[in-house]
Amino acid sequence: MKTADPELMRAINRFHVLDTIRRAGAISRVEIGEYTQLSATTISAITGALIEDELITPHHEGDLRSSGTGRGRPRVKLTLNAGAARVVGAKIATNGLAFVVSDFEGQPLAELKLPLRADRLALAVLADLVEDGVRRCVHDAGLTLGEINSVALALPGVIEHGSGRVRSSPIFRDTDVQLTETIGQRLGVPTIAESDANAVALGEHWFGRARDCDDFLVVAVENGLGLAVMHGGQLFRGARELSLDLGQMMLGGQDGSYHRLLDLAGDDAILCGGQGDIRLREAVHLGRPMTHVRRLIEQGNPDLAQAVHRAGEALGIAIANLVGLFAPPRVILAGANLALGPHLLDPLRTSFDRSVTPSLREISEIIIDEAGDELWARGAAAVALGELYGSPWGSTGPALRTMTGLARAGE
Amino acid sequence: MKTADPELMRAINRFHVLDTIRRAGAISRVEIGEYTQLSATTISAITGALIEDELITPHHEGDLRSSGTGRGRPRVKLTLNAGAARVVGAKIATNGLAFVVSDFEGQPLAELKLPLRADRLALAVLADLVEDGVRRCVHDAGLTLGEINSVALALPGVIEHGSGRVRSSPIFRDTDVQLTETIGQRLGVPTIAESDANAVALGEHWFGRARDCDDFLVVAVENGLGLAVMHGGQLFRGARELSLDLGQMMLGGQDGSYHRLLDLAGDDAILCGGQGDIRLREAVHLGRPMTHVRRLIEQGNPDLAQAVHRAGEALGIAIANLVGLFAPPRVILAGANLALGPHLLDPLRTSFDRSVTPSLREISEIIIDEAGDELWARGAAAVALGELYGSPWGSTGPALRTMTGLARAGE
DNA sequence: CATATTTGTCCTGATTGCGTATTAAGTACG
DNA sequence: CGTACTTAATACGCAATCAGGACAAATATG
Repeated sequence: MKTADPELMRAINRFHVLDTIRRAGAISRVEIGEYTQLSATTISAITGALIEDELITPHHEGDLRSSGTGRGRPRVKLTLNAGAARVVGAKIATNGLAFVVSDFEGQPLAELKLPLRADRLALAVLADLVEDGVRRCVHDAGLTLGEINSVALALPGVIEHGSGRVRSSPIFRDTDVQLTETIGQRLGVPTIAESDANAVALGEHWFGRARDCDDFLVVAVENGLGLAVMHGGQLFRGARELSLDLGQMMLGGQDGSYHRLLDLAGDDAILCGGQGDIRLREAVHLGRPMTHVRRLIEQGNPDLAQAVHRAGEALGIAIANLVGLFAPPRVILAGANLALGPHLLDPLRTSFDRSVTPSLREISEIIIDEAGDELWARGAAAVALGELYGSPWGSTGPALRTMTGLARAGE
Repeated sequence: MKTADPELMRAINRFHVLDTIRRAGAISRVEIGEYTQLSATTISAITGALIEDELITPHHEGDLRSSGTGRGRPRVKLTLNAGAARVVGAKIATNGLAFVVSDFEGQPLAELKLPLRADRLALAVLADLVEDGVRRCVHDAGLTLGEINSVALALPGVIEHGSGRVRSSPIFRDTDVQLTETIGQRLGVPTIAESDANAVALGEHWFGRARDCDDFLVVAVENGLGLAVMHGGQLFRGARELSLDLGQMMLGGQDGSYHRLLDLAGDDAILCGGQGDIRLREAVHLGRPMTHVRRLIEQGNPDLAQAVHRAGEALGIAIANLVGLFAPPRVILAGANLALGPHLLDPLRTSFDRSVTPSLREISEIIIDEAGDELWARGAAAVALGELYGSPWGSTGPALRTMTGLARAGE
């Protein structure tokens, strides 16, 4: 149980103010007050401290002469100081790695994609790859590792956010991998881990299709089936800070036939229908199997068509189940497997409509987001920034100290 | 977004202290400090205020001469002042109503059961029944309605806790029923609504099988299939303060056969196997159908046996799905349908074991709790008390004011 | 140029929490 | 039986928070 003290109170309000500025881009103190319901004097104190720490910057320039009403003292807009910190977000997937170096606002400074097959690796191998990618991407941004405040890794599977342990993941051959410790040591930069679904959820919330929405679900459909629950603007994490996993959901009827969702809608389930095709195996190796599957389907491959159809149906049911559980206003589908297009989505929608409780069908809108790996990596970067912002709920306590330390260093 | 001010801080700490005292029964200030990590002086201030408000009572009697070490000034135990408030908890189910009048500690002062068939009623009819039951139970406790601080109603279905609206429920013929408004008006007492699953979850947490556990799931198996998620000691409520519902979960395989869990494991699904039996219909009418179903099965009724077997299997899968999603350390099964005994539970366990992810099988323990309606009603009372305790997270803001008002009145 | 108007800051007051010193209330021992 | 010791609870001082009101700043308008 969390106990409240003045420090926590300040952390909460400071976070709210910072988050409001981030969302708005450029905003005056009074407007912050309108959003946060904090008193003008409190805003002034907090923004003063933030300016002092060089996390935000005032713009009293005559940028906006025509400030609407025009009467009175013009409002001084505040913006995040983009240079206050730099983080790296990395998306680790079986079909490749994606990196983003991003500034304090979350804007990308450099991006890097390494398409390669990262399947069931040993920890050391992946650590090498990730280390190399991070270093290269940081270099591309014209920075050095010493200027990076934090690194966040997003990968599929069951991730323990607090400790940085990877319980299980299609990425690793082993279970219970101490990921952040290993990579953090190599880089010499604080490193955190997060499930890819949670990362993309934060990405959608900061930059994507959920900027206006604090309650939504994200279903990540690619190597493994991830789930993220955003609830009141915060990621819902399981009992032990565990990320949620959808792949283990069982769909199966009375006749003794049970099937895990992963076995119906996972990559393997889809691909096994086209094992004979050599070029498909090539495409798998190149990390873009689903676009090729789509082509094969459109060329009339019945096995693949059926497998994808089944996958779509199963996903539709699973999503309907989630909607029945959480009644979220929005459900966002993301992931490489959306490249299957209508072959996956049409049966998905059909079975969703058939499965969902009628009263919830209108409440929850389903959004397909074919955003690429960049958004995921940016989401990972947002995870890192969120900790840096001093999120009072983020279980990792030291983040705040990290930031103040950072601010001190800036003085 | 919630903004932090000193008032909230105090509310949080006050709640923690109060809750710690409730859990411990009798506890000294230092021990409270050990549990809550609050400083001794803060504890003293808060307990001072609580004593002032007559919510707790110090016991400097020589009750415990033999206080172990014995050295030094003896600790003064603090206990809840049982008479500080009285609430009514009501469980509304299709097979009957159950009421509890409880004191500030949650101990029952009077109980009342009204076994009757409350199926698809009109609001006015149910309101009459509930009003009557509350009045009678309050009378049995030697109290008058004016001495009741709050009433909490627990019923199956999808309940909007904040507004007290019942979105849908097997109790009501209509949807979107304004329950608390109606009953609150009749009684002239603040009234809140909660899903039965949430109520029994709180009951388990306060009095039952989860007193030592802040993260667990409750699956309520009786008229409708309810779900409660306790997370970090708080009930997880859906996007719009909606309660979770399990009955809509779809289980269905590839062959185009889809079945809602409710259609496999709900009351109707089980009972339709024995429609021919007159005495069963009688038992249904009497509100105890499942004990009779069990008897019929043990007398060799194959239809019912198969229906119950199917229900158990389906529930096992559903619970495995939940475990896969939330990875809770504990899952508690509760509800009248547990009276089916091994006929339901054996297939349930079998299919759970088969369906759950192997790595989670040892992490989550499943507990069968055959506690009766009393626990549910007491859980509802606990819901009311929780609001009265000034739960800072309880979305219903006025509760705290209610309590201070109450305390003032006591002066 | 003076006035009106709005913004942002400074000052005071109330409340909170924590840390240290002090009082209170017992036991242990000579 | 009285003194020393030990622990519990409280009183006081300090720092930090937020809220409300007065005041300074900066611009538009007459």
